[in-house]
Amino acid sequence: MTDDDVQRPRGRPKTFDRAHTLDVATQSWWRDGIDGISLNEICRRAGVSKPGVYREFGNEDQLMDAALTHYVDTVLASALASLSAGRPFQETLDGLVAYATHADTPEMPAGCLFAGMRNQQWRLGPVTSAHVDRLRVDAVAAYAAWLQRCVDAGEIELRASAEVTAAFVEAQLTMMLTRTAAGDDPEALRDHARLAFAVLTDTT
Amino acid sequence: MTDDDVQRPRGRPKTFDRAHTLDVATQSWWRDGIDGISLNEICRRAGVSKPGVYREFGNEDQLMDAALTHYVDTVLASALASLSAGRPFQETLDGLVAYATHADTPEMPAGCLFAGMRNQQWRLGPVTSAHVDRLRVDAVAAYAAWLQRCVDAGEIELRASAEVTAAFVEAQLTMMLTRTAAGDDPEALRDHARLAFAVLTDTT
DNA sequence: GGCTTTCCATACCGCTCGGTATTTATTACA
DNA sequence: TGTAATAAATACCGAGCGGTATGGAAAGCC
Repeated sequence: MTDDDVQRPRGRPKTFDRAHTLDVATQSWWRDGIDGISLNEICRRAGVSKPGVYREFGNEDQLMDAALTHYVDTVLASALASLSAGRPFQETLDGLVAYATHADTPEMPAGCLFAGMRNQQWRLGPVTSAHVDRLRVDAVAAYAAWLQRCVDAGEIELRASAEVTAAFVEAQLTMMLTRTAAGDDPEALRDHARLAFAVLTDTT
Repeated sequence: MTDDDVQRPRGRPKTFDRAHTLDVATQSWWRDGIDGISLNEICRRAGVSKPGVYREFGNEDQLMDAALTHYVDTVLASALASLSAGRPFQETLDGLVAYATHADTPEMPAGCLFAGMRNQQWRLGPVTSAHVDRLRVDAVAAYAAWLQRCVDAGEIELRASAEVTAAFVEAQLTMMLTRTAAGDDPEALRDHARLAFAVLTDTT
């Protein structure tokens, strides 16, 4: 039973490469920033026509939302999954810092698409903006749960509530991602991380 | 001896209000962000014609540079001057945090024009971009000198060099200014500041 | 071969952008 | 009363934007 057995729909078969277009959009917005790449430029890079994109995704807002979903599925989810892997606190934290300061490579741009959207949220359409809000809430909740688990395990002590500390961690990591994307020296940013997170690792 | 005594130049007397235009430009870019306000919109708000602005300032880059200079003269210089006022460390730090989290008022927008330019430096023209570079170097040097004076006075201990710590302080304050401008809760940001700067105030 | 259905891309829409050519208004000087 | 000089605003330029109207291409069905 091959694909040829399925009954083909009535009209002209579609040739639009949705996956490739989504990949180009995600990479472009990730690497060059939300405000650095127009929809026209994405069409040019993906080698597709603009009406094709509108037929497939609806409008720019919905394409951006789809790109964010794609980014979460392929990149962010695994980074956040490390929070519930149950590894030692310092090891998990080091992993987060390493991710937040990773250098630019052809396959993996520096920075983070989600952080970039968060920094320019007022530019986003309503669909993507709501998506970003949801993701941020989820991320902070995941940080808070992780911190609380480490407290319960006696690994760390907190000087503020888990919620406030989680928001602090999120702010620090977002800042590092933003600066990494802007071209700052990753090693210097790791120095900053050491200072910022000393408040978590140093017991009084 | 009044102004009427000075010999007037040959042609039509100028009526362009440079000070007012500069003020409108500074406030607009400060409040609405570098990428939120076009030169066209500034002309509209200031009630001046576009060729008038070009005659007076040259181009958008030079107008932005003039606006940054205006901002430094009227706002930033006094904030940085507190670093060399010789007051107690904690008092000076609290002042910096208070400035970095000040609420939005009609006279004083939240955030900081300089921080906004720093976050979008790739959008700036060459003149303004170079200006931003100079200001950042100066600011970090001022922070480093302040920290070193406090170390010498026995007020604080550092876990990294004065230069690294100064860059860390600058990064934290810039992040707070950015978030304040984005509408984050100032009280929550002050909580973050307490955590971030604990590394300075808590002796081991 | 028509006919419908679906997808395709070219070419266009109205708008805003940074920047400027052009014409008119206002002055000093001869 | 010209004439040169300076500054004013209107109206325009080319380019890029997000978004779409339109007509043709490729399929199944009769």
